[in-house]
Amino acid sequence: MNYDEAKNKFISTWGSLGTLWGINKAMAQIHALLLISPEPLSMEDIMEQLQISRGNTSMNLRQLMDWGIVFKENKMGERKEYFTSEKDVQELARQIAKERSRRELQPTIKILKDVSNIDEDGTAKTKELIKQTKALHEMADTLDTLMNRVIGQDHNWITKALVKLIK
Amino acid sequence: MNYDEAKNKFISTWGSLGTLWGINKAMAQIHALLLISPEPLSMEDIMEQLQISRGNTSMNLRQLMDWGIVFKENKMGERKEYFTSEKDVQELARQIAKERSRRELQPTIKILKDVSNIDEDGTAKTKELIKQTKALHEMADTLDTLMNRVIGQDHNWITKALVKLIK
DNA sequence: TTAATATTTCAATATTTTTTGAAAGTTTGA
DNA sequence: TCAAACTTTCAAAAAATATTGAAATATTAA
Repeated sequence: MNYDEAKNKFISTWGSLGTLWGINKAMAQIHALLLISPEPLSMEDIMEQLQISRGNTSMNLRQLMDWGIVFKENKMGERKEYFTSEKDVQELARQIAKERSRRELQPTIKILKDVSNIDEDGTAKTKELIKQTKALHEMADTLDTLMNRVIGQDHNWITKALVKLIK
Repeated sequence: MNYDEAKNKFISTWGSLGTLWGINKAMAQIHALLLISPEPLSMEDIMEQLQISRGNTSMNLRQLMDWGIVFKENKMGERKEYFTSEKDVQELARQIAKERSRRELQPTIKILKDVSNIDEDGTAKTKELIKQTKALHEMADTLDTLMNRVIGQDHNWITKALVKLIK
């Protein structure tokens, strides 16, 4: 496998994997491209390399910046904007975990809490609803804590210890 | 909030959350319904409660069974098939982690490994591609181990210790 | 202030994904 | 073996999502 093959394989794999962490194909591909690019890229560069439209590129770059994993960069004496991705994969994971917690997990936790707090009326169906949503609430809460703390900050130390412990 | 409101809220939340763990709305809603139902439900029951077609119900039940989180049950003297979900949320999480590892993480790890093994040709772009895909490979590998071991089996003990340690 | 360059927005379009429903298939009791 | 009860399949339709591209907006150098 040569460079170009490897590059394309990586970009398309990352692209289809995107849906997995909740982002669309173009967005994931732009991210992949920036992640392996030693130099910041302009919008033109990205459009050309991925064969996508200007509008698409613009919107998805914005979203990637909202996720906090892609940044604008300005080159001196140039009007054009350039973009880079977060290159440290630990930091990348941290940022993604943080955003997913905020966007998905926390709202869910809130709803589970509300639902599990309805009045117990003695019927089997109510008991079951309360029991299961309570269990899910507890689990989601644990997961949220883990995501925000373990992956959270002083990552490497804990992860390494954990992996050694378990592997 | 009364029972019906809570139930609907739970089902629709779980439904939209489905996309998050990689399954579609109907599938997630069927799962939610079964999870809080004290009794096994028939296909008719499900169709009626969720207002979805027979075909849709059939296909999605099959997929849930493929995921190993919904089971067929036969009532004596009845021809109809009934369905239940895995009720233990720990076991549910374990099963989902296992399947996601198998379906998504492991294939990705394989590709990252291949891509990161291309020949170093001394150019900056090749260096960067190798460096980043290696880092991702390592991280994906760690994540896979964690998913399969921590959530894996003797769950509660480790999780509790971990949470205590971190919280 | 203008004109050139660059970016964003968004309605229209294209693509992908999900859902339907009826026909085909399966199972079982008589 | 038949036919009733039930389930699965899959082509067509609907719905949801992503993408385009051109007009509108913004930015800057002269």
